[in-house]
Amino acid sequence: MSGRWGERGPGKRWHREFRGGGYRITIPRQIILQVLDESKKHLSAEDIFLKVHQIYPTIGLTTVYRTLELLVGMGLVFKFDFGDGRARYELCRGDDSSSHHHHLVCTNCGRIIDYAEFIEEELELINKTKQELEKKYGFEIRNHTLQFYGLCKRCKAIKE
Amino acid sequence: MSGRWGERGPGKRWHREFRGGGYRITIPRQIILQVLDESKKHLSAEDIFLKVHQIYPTIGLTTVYRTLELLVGMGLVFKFDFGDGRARYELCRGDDSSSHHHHLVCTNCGRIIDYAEFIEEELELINKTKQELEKKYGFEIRNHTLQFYGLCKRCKAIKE
DNA sequence: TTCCTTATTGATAATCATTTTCAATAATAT
DNA sequence: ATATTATTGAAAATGATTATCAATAAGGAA
Ligand SMILES: [Mn+2]
Ligand SMILES: [Mn+2]
Ligand SMILES: [Zn+2]
Ligand SMILES: [Zn+2]
Repeated sequence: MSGRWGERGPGKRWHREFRGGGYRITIPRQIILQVLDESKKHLSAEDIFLKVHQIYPTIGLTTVYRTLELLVGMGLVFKFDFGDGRARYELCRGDDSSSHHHHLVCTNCGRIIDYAEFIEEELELINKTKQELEKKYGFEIRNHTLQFYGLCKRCKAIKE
Repeated sequence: MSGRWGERGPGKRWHREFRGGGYRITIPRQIILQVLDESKKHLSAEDIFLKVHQIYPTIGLTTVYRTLELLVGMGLVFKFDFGDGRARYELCRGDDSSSHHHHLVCTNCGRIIDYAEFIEEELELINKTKQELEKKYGFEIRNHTLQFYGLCKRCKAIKE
């Protein structure tokens, strides 16, 4: 094991991206990526800061925000808004449909469920739509979000 | 014409909803709905406040926020986040597919384009997904958002 | 209408996630 | 090792949204 993630893993991928973009590979950036990689949840900047802080206490919250913005800009991290006033971040794990998923958001308690039902069909439609929109509006589409809002099982039960 | 919107129009619909929910029909609420109805854009709370202010200058920004929250909760208004740090609001114009649309967001300049390509097919897929998710997770789904992010024609050109 | 109850309002202050500033530090090329 | 400059972290600033609370007005009853 040479890097923080071993020979394979997410390391290699972004390593090149950083170098190509003229960005330096720093300890804060490595640790933030590590934390994102080890977590499957949808972390807020502060969630990430707290985990990062346990590994390397001198890293500041500002750096977490800056790094996340950088990673989002590079397309390595997704940024979501689930309506609770803080952004959520999730490592982008490649373009394979195995990691592609969307979200179900409970507007009452904030619970988030990842789902991947009908993803194949969805990707088909998304791609068709994407091509049409790129042709029609000259837009260069980079990514998309699809979210369902409603009441989770528990909250639905509470309200009868 | 008896009401602010005539006999038909959006008036009737929410009028019942308000009464049913025990909410009072006040001048600020009427004017905020009027402004939303007259605008086709995606207005921020402050945009709405400024328009409301021209019609009835004593209405405060706080009331605009509160009313919007109420309308969103009632399902009469959609609330969006396009990533520029402020929420955007749009009047919900019925369930007919003629008004159903989604958004293309330029991550560089913030331009928003409404689109409705392949909406029929999308609704089919959405409904199928919705049913499956409701069955599988016990979620009661109320609505959904689908957004594409990328570079608009102009921004793409600027970056060669 | 007039009176009562209480939902609603608006000015103000408070909150709090995210940005900005800027001097100190550390990553890379030579 | 040295020079260059991207990056960092502490602190202060920003800015959208929310909480407070006394004053007001909508809707029902009389
Ligand atoms: Mn997820
Ligand atoms: Mn729209
Ligand atoms: Zn819930
Ligand atoms: Zn643009």
